[in-house]
Amino acid sequence: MILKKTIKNSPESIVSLALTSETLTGRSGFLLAKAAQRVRDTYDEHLKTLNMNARHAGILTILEEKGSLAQNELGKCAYIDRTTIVALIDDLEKLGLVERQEHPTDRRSHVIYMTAKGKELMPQIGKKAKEVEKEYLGPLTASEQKSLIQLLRKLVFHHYSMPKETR
Amino acid sequence: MILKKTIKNSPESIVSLALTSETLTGRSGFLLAKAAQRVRDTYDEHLKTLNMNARHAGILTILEEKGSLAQNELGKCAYIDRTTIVALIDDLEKLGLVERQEHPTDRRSHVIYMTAKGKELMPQIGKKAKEVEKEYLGPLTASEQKSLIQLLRKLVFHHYSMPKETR
DNA sequence: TGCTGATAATCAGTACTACTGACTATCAGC
DNA sequence: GCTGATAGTCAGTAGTACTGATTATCAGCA
Repeated sequence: MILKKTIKNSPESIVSLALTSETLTGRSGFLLAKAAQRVRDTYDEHLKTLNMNARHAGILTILEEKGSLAQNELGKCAYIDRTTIVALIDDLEKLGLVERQEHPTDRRSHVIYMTAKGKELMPQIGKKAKEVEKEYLGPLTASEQKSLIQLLRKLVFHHYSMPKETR
Repeated sequence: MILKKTIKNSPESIVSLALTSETLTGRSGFLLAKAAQRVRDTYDEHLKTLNMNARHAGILTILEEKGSLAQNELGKCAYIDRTTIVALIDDLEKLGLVERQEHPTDRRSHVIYMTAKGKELMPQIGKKAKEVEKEYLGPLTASEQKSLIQLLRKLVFHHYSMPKETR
Protein backbone atom coordinates (compact mmCIF):
# COMPACT_ATOMS: atom_id res chain seq x y z
CA MET A 1 0.00 0.00 0.00
CA ILE A 2 1.43 3.28 -1.07
CA LEU A 3 -0.45 6.47 -0.48
CA LYS A 4 -0.20 9.24 -3.02
CA LYS A 5 -2.77 11.87 -3.83
CA THR A 6 -2.54 15.17 -2.07
CA ILE A 7 -3.91 18.04 -4.11
CA LYS A 8 -5.39 16.82 -7.41
CA ASN A 9 -7.52 18.91 -9.73
CA SER A 10 -6.93 21.82 -7.42
CA PRO A 11 -9.46 24.60 -7.09
CA GLU A 12 -6.99 26.97 -8.76
CA SER A 13 -7.62 25.13 -12.00
CA ILE A 14 -11.21 26.31 -12.11
CA VAL A 15 -11.36 29.82 -13.45
CA SER A 16 -14.89 30.80 -12.62
CA LEU A 17 -18.33 29.42 -12.00
CA ALA A 18 -19.33 30.69 -15.43
CA LEU A 19 -17.45 27.69 -16.75
CA THR A 20 -20.06 25.18 -15.75
CA SER A 21 -22.74 23.36 -17.66
CA GLU A 22 -26.31 23.85 -16.56
CA THR A 23 -27.26 20.51 -18.06
CA LEU A 24 -24.39 18.53 -16.60
CA THR A 25 -24.71 20.01 -13.12
CA GLY A 26 -28.33 18.92 -13.15
CA ARG A 27 -27.43 15.25 -13.51
CA SER A 28 -26.83 13.03 -10.52
CA GLY A 29 -24.22 11.09 -12.48
CA PHE A 30 -21.95 14.07 -12.89
CA LEU A 31 -22.54 15.48 -9.43
CA LEU A 32 -22.04 12.20 -7.60
CA ALA A 33 -18.82 11.49 -9.46
CA LYS A 34 -17.34 14.87 -8.63
CA ALA A 35 -18.62 14.93 -5.07
CA ALA A 36 -17.27 11.45 -4.41
CA GLN A 37 -13.89 12.33 -5.84
CA ARG A 38 -13.49 15.35 -3.62
CA VAL A 39 -14.67 13.74 -0.42
CA ARG A 40 -12.38 10.80 -0.99
CA ASP A 41 -9.46 13.17 -1.51
CA THR A 42 -10.33 14.82 1.78
CA TYR A 43 -10.47 11.49 3.60
CA ASP A 44 -7.21 10.35 2.06
CA GLU A 45 -5.51 13.56 3.04
CA HIS A 46 -6.64 13.33 6.64
CA LEU A 47 -5.86 9.62 6.97
CA LYS A 48 -2.47 9.52 5.29
CA THR A 49 -0.70 10.20 8.59
CA LEU A 50 -2.15 6.87 9.76
CA ASN A 51 -0.89 5.19 6.55
CA MET A 52 -4.37 4.33 5.42
CA ASN A 53 -7.18 5.55 3.23
CA ALA A 54 -10.94 5.88 3.50
CA ARG A 55 -11.61 2.24 2.76
CA HIS A 56 -9.22 0.98 5.41
CA ALA A 57 -10.86 3.25 7.92
CA GLY A 58 -14.25 2.00 6.77
CA ILE A 59 -13.30 -1.61 7.39
CA LEU A 60 -12.02 -0.80 10.84
CA THR A 61 -15.20 1.12 11.58
CA ILE A 62 -17.31 -1.89 10.71
CA LEU A 63 -15.18 -4.15 12.87
CA GLU A 64 -15.50 -1.74 15.76
CA GLU A 65 -19.26 -1.61 15.38
CA LYS A 66 -19.94 -5.28 14.74
CA GLY A 67 -16.99 -7.03 16.34
CA SER A 68 -15.13 -9.77 14.50
CA LEU A 69 -16.65 -10.73 11.18
CA ALA A 70 -15.91 -13.31 8.53
CA GLN A 71 -14.02 -11.76 5.64
CA ASN A 72 -16.92 -12.24 3.25
CA GLU A 73 -19.37 -10.64 5.68
CA LEU A 74 -17.01 -7.73 6.11
CA GLY A 75 -16.91 -7.28 2.36
CA LYS A 76 -20.68 -7.35 2.06
CA CYS A 77 -21.01 -4.89 4.86
CA ALA A 78 -18.61 -2.46 3.21
CA TYR A 79 -20.02 -3.14 -0.28
CA ILE A 80 -16.54 -4.17 -1.36
CA ASP A 81 -15.92 -6.99 -3.80
CA ARG A 82 -14.48 -10.21 -2.37
CA THR A 83 -11.43 -9.91 -4.64
CA THR A 84 -10.82 -6.31 -3.65
CA ILE A 85 -11.03 -6.73 0.09
CA VAL A 86 -8.15 -9.20 0.16
CA ALA A 87 -5.51 -6.51 -0.35
CA LEU A 88 -7.22 -4.13 2.05
CA ILE A 89 -7.12 -6.71 4.84
CA ASP A 90 -3.53 -7.45 3.89
CA ASP A 91 -2.72 -3.75 4.36
CA LEU A 92 -4.41 -3.58 7.74
CA GLU A 93 -2.71 -6.78 8.81
CA LYS A 94 0.68 -5.35 7.83
CA LEU A 95 -0.11 -2.28 9.92
CA GLY A 96 -0.83 -4.63 12.81
CA LEU A 97 -4.38 -3.35 13.19
CA VAL A 98 -6.30 -6.53 12.33
CA GLU A 99 -5.56 -10.25 12.10
CA ARG A 100 -7.02 -13.12 10.17
CA GLN A 101 -8.16 -16.02 12.33
CA GLU A 102 -9.49 -19.43 11.47
CA HIS A 103 -13.26 -19.56 11.46
CA PRO A 104 -14.39 -21.84 14.31
CA THR A 105 -16.77 -23.92 12.19
CA ASP A 106 -16.02 -23.14 8.54
CA ARG A 107 -12.47 -23.86 7.51
CA ARG A 108 -12.88 -22.01 4.20
CA SER A 109 -13.61 -18.83 6.01
CA HIS A 110 -11.42 -16.29 7.80
CA VAL A 111 -12.55 -14.27 10.74
CA ILE A 112 -11.09 -10.78 10.87
CA TYR A 113 -10.61 -9.32 14.29
CA MET A 114 -9.05 -6.13 15.51
CA THR A 115 -5.81 -6.22 17.43
CA ALA A 116 -5.23 -4.19 20.58
CA LYS A 117 -3.27 -1.76 18.45
CA GLY A 118 -6.24 -1.43 16.12
CA LYS A 119 -8.62 -0.79 18.98
CA GLU A 120 -6.32 1.87 20.36
CA LEU A 121 -6.35 3.63 17.02
CA MET A 122 -10.12 3.80 16.66
CA PRO A 123 -10.67 7.03 18.59
CA GLN A 124 -8.23 8.79 16.27
CA ILE A 125 -9.90 7.38 13.19
CA GLY A 126 -13.32 8.34 14.44
CA LYS A 127 -12.10 11.83 15.17
CA LYS A 128 -10.59 12.22 11.73
CA ALA A 129 -13.78 10.96 10.07
CA LYS A 130 -15.77 13.54 11.97
CA GLU A 131 -13.36 16.26 10.94
CA VAL A 132 -13.62 15.29 7.29
CA GLU A 133 -17.40 15.11 7.38
CA LYS A 134 -17.56 18.50 9.02
CA GLU A 135 -15.13 20.02 6.57
CA TYR A 136 -16.65 18.48 3.49
CA LEU A 137 -20.29 19.07 4.38
CA GLY A 138 -19.46 22.52 5.70
CA PRO A 139 -21.17 24.38 2.85
CA LEU A 140 -24.49 22.84 3.88
CA THR A 141 -26.61 23.70 6.89
CA ALA A 142 -27.08 21.05 9.56
CA SER A 143 -30.52 20.16 8.26
CA GLU A 144 -29.28 20.03 4.68
CA GLN A 145 -26.52 17.69 5.78
CA LYS A 146 -29.08 15.40 7.38
CA SER A 147 -31.23 15.47 4.26
CA LEU A 148 -28.32 14.64 2.01
CA ILE A 149 -27.24 11.68 4.10
CA GLN A 150 -30.79 10.41 4.25
CA LEU A 151 -31.32 10.70 0.51
CA LEU A 152 -28.03 9.02 -0.28
CA ARG A 153 -28.78 6.21 2.17
CA LYS A 154 -32.07 5.61 0.45
CA LEU A 155 -30.39 5.43 -2.95
CA VAL A 156 -27.49 3.28 -1.83
CA PHE A 157 -29.67 0.85 0.12
CA HIS A 158 -31.92 0.48 -2.87
CA HIS A 159 -29.20 -0.07 -5.43
CA TYR A 160 -27.17 -2.44 -3.28
CA SER A 161 -30.02 -4.47 -1.91
CA MET A 162 -30.66 -7.91 -3.20
CA PRO A 163 -33.44 -8.29 -5.76
CA LYS A 164 -35.46 -10.99 -4.00
CA GLU A 165 -35.61 -9.42 -0.60
CA THR A 166 -36.08 -5.79 -1.47
CA ARG A 167 -37.45 -5.40 -4.96
CA MET B 1 -10.98 3.02 -25.74
CA ILE B 2 -12.35 -0.31 -24.69
CA LEU B 3 -15.54 -0.55 -22.75
CA LYS B 4 -15.88 -3.24 -20.16
CA LYS B 5 -17.93 -3.24 -17.01
CA THR B 6 -21.33 -4.78 -17.14
CA ILE B 7 -22.49 -6.14 -13.82
CA LYS B 8 -19.93 -5.52 -11.09
CA ASN B 9 -20.53 -6.04 -7.41
CA SER B 10 -23.93 -7.41 -8.28
CA PRO B 11 -26.84 -7.09 -5.88
CA GLU B 12 -26.80 -10.86 -5.40
CA SER B 13 -23.61 -10.46 -3.40
CA ILE B 14 -25.40 -8.55 -0.68
CA VAL B 15 -27.14 -10.94 1.60
CA SER B 16 -29.36 -8.64 3.59
CA LEU B 17 -29.69 -5.12 4.84
CA ALA B 18 -28.72 -6.39 8.28
CA LEU B 19 -25.20 -6.48 6.88
CA THR B 20 -24.72 -2.75 6.92
CA SER B 21 -22.91 -0.46 9.27
CA GLU B 22 -24.92 2.25 10.94
CA THR B 23 -21.81 4.36 11.36
CA LEU B 24 -20.53 3.97 7.82
CA THR B 25 -23.88 4.59 6.19
CA GLY B 26 -24.08 7.85 8.10
CA ARG B 27 -20.94 9.19 6.46
CA SER B 28 -21.05 11.12 3.23
CA GLY B 29 -17.70 9.68 2.22
CA PHE B 30 -19.00 6.14 2.13
CA LEU B 31 -22.37 6.99 0.65
CA LEU B 32 -21.03 9.22 -2.11
CA ALA B 33 -18.45 6.62 -3.13
CA LYS B 34 -21.03 3.87 -3.41
CA ALA B 35 -23.68 6.04 -5.02
CA ALA B 36 -21.21 7.34 -7.59
CA GLN B 37 -20.03 3.85 -8.41
CA ARG B 38 -23.51 2.59 -9.11
CA VAL B 39 -24.69 5.55 -11.14
CA ARG B 40 -21.57 5.40 -13.26
CA ASP B 41 -22.18 1.72 -13.90
CA THR B 42 -25.69 2.58 -15.00
CA TYR B 43 -24.47 5.29 -17.35
CA ASP B 44 -21.80 3.03 -18.79
CA GLU B 45 -24.29 0.28 -19.38
CA HIS B 46 -26.71 2.54 -21.20
CA LEU B 47 -24.01 4.27 -23.25
CA LYS B 48 -21.96 1.27 -24.28
CA THR B 49 -24.05 0.77 -27.42
CA LEU B 50 -22.75 4.19 -28.50
CA ASN B 51 -19.17 3.09 -27.72
CA MET B 52 -18.77 5.71 -25.04
CA ASN B 53 -19.04 6.24 -21.33
CA ALA B 54 -20.45 8.87 -19.03
CA ARG B 55 -17.52 11.23 -19.39
CA HIS B 56 -17.63 11.19 -23.17
CA ALA B 57 -21.33 11.97 -23.03
CA GLY B 58 -20.61 14.74 -20.55
CA ILE B 59 -18.12 16.40 -22.87
CA LEU B 60 -20.56 16.25 -25.77
CA THR B 61 -23.27 17.68 -23.56
CA ILE B 62 -21.09 20.67 -22.71
CA LEU B 63 -20.25 21.24 -26.37
CA GLU B 64 -23.91 21.11 -27.27
CA GLU B 65 -24.77 23.62 -24.57
CA LYS B 66 -21.87 26.04 -25.04
CA GLY B 67 -20.82 25.48 -28.63
CA SER B 68 -17.15 25.08 -29.53
CA LEU B 69 -14.76 25.55 -26.65
CA ALA B 70 -11.03 25.55 -26.23
CA GLN B 71 -9.84 22.21 -24.90
CA ASN B 72 -8.75 23.72 -21.61
CA GLU B 73 -12.09 25.46 -21.12
CA LEU B 74 -13.85 22.20 -21.86
CA GLY B 75 -11.79 20.51 -19.21
CA LYS B 76 -12.55 23.16 -16.63
CA CYS B 77 -16.23 22.99 -17.46
CA ALA B 78 -16.27 19.21 -16.98
CA TYR B 79 -13.97 19.37 -13.94
CA ILE B 80 -11.59 17.04 -15.77
CA ASP B 81 -7.85 17.38 -15.49
CA ARG B 82 -6.03 18.73 -18.53
CA THR B 83 -3.98 15.54 -18.83
CA THR B 84 -7.05 13.34 -18.59
CA ILE B 85 -9.17 15.09 -21.17
CA VAL B 86 -6.65 14.48 -23.94
CA ALA B 87 -7.57 10.82 -24.28
CA LEU B 88 -11.28 11.52 -23.99
CA ILE B 89 -11.15 13.98 -26.88
CA ASP B 90 -9.05 11.45 -28.78
CA ASP B 91 -11.81 8.88 -28.28
CA LEU B 92 -14.52 11.23 -29.46
CA GLU B 93 -12.41 12.25 -32.43
CA LYS B 94 -11.91 8.60 -33.39
CA LEU B 95 -15.66 8.14 -33.22
CA GLY B 96 -15.98 11.11 -35.58
CA LEU B 97 -18.11 13.07 -33.14
CA VAL B 98 -15.76 16.01 -32.47
CA GLU B 99 -12.73 17.55 -34.12
CA ARG B 100 -9.79 19.60 -32.90
CA GLN B 101 -9.33 22.91 -34.71
CA GLU B 102 -6.66 25.55 -34.49
CA HIS B 103 -7.58 28.36 -32.15
CA PRO B 104 -8.03 31.54 -34.20
CA THR B 105 -5.84 33.72 -31.98
CA ASP B 106 -3.91 31.40 -29.67
CA ARG B 107 -1.77 28.88 -31.45
CA ARG B 108 -1.15 26.90 -28.27
CA SER B 109 -4.81 26.19 -27.91
CA HIS B 110 -7.16 23.77 -29.63
CA VAL B 111 -10.80 24.50 -30.22
CA ILE B 112 -13.04 21.46 -29.97
CA TYR B 113 -16.14 21.49 -32.09
CA MET B 114 -18.79 18.93 -32.75
CA THR B 115 -19.10 17.33 -36.15
CA ALA B 116 -22.40 16.86 -37.94
CA LYS B 117 -22.29 13.24 -36.84
CA GLY B 118 -21.85 14.36 -33.26
CA LYS B 119 -24.78 16.75 -33.47
CA GLU B 120 -26.96 14.02 -34.92
CA LEU B 121 -26.13 11.79 -31.97
CA MET B 122 -27.05 14.30 -29.28
CA PRO B 123 -30.77 13.49 -29.08
CA GLN B 124 -29.91 9.85 -28.41
CA ILE B 125 -27.39 10.77 -25.76
CA GLY B 126 -29.82 13.15 -24.10
CA LYS B 127 -32.47 10.47 -24.11
CA LYS B 128 -30.17 7.92 -22.57
CA ALA B 129 -29.07 10.35 -19.88
CA LYS B 130 -32.69 10.99 -18.99
CA GLU B 131 -33.36 7.26 -18.82
CA VAL B 132 -30.41 6.70 -16.52
CA GLU B 133 -31.36 9.58 -14.23
CA LYS B 134 -34.89 8.30 -14.06
CA GLU B 135 -33.80 4.76 -13.35
CA TYR B 136 -31.14 5.65 -10.84
CA LEU B 137 -33.12 8.27 -8.94
CA GLY B 138 -36.25 6.13 -9.13
CA PRO B 139 -36.25 5.23 -5.42
CA LEU B 140 -36.70 8.91 -4.57
CA THR B 141 -39.78 11.04 -4.98
CA ALA B 142 -39.68 13.92 -7.47
CA SER B 143 -39.13 16.45 -4.73
CA GLU B 144 -36.44 14.32 -3.10
CA GLN B 145 -34.69 14.09 -6.45
CA LYS B 146 -34.70 17.86 -6.75
CA SER B 147 -33.36 18.24 -3.22
CA LEU B 148 -30.58 15.80 -3.84
CA ILE B 149 -29.45 17.52 -7.03
CA GLN B 150 -29.58 20.89 -5.33
CA LEU B 151 -27.56 19.75 -2.34
CA LEU B 152 -24.96 18.05 -4.49
CA ARG B 153 -24.67 21.13 -6.71
CA LYS B 154 -24.04 23.24 -3.67
CA LEU B 155 -21.31 20.90 -2.47
CA VAL B 156 -19.67 20.47 -5.85
CA PHE B 157 -19.73 24.17 -6.68
CA HIS B 158 -18.19 24.94 -3.35
CA HIS B 159 -15.42 22.37 -3.51
CA TYR B 160 -14.50 23.06 -7.13
CA SER B 161 -14.65 26.83 -6.99
CA MET B 162 -11.49 28.84 -6.89
CA PRO B 163 -10.42 30.18 -3.51
CA LYS B 164 -10.05 33.86 -4.36
CA GLU B 165 -13.34 34.34 -6.13
CA THR B 166 -15.61 32.24 -4.04
CA ARG B 167 -14.20 31.79 -0.56
C1' DT C 1 13.99 43.42 -29.02
C1' DG C 2 14.72 39.96 -26.28
C1' DC C 3 14.00 38.02 -21.61
C1' DT C 4 10.86 35.94 -18.26
C1' DG C 5 7.13 33.73 -16.30
C1' DA C 6 2.80 31.74 -17.35
C1' DT C 7 -0.23 28.85 -20.10
C1' DA C 8 -1.97 24.92 -23.59
C1' DA C 9 -1.43 20.48 -24.97
C1' DT C 10 0.76 16.13 -24.78
C1' DC C 11 3.01 12.03 -23.02
C1' DA C 12 5.12 8.71 -19.78
C1' DG C 13 4.64 6.92 -15.63
C1' DT C 14 2.21 6.02 -11.12
C1' DA C 15 -1.43 5.07 -7.72
C1' DC C 16 -5.59 3.43 -6.98
C1' DT C 17 -10.40 1.22 -7.66
C1' DA C 18 -12.98 -2.48 -9.06
C1' DC C 19 -13.75 -5.70 -11.38
C1' DT C 20 -13.49 -10.94 -14.42
C1' DG C 21 -12.00 -15.41 -14.58
C1' DA C 22 -9.52 -19.17 -12.83
C1' DC C 23 -8.13 -21.91 -9.06
C1' DT C 24 -8.01 -24.40 -4.53
C1' DA C 25 -10.14 -25.72 -0.40
C1' DT C 26 -14.07 -26.67 1.89
C1' DC C 27 -18.90 -27.17 2.94
C1' DA C 28 -23.71 -28.84 2.78
C1' DG C 29 -27.28 -31.65 0.85
C1' DC C 30 -28.58 -35.45 -0.85
C1' DG D 1 -19.19 -40.24 -1.78
C1' DC D 2 -20.96 -37.19 -5.50
C1' DT D 3 -22.46 -32.51 -6.73
C1' DG D 4 -23.13 -27.81 -6.66
C1' DA D 5 -22.20 -23.83 -4.01
C1' DT D 6 -19.22 -20.87 -1.26
C1' DA D 7 -14.67 -18.58 0.81
C1' DG D 8 -10.48 -16.86 -0.22
C1' DT D 9 -6.69 -15.89 -3.33
C1' DC D 10 -4.28 -14.43 -7.44
C1' DA D 11 -3.35 -12.81 -12.22
C1' DG D 12 -4.84 -9.93 -15.39
C1' DT D 13 -7.62 -5.99 -17.26
C1' DA D 14 -10.18 -1.57 -17.64
C1' DG D 15 -10.68 2.69 -16.12
C1' DT D 16 -9.88 7.22 -13.31
C1' DA D 17 -7.00 10.79 -12.03
C1' DC D 18 -3.40 12.37 -11.16
C1' DT D 19 2.42 14.11 -11.14
C1' DG D 20 6.16 15.62 -13.61
C1' DA D 21 8.42 16.60 -17.80
C1' DT D 22 8.44 18.58 -22.36
C1' DT D 23 7.38 21.54 -26.27
C1' DA D 24 5.21 25.43 -28.19
C1' DT D 25 3.38 29.68 -27.56
C1' DC D 26 1.83 33.85 -25.38
C1' DA D 27 1.94 38.23 -22.78
C1' DG D 28 4.26 41.68 -20.09
C1' DC D 29 7.95 44.46 -19.75
C1' DA D 30 12.78 46.46 -19.28
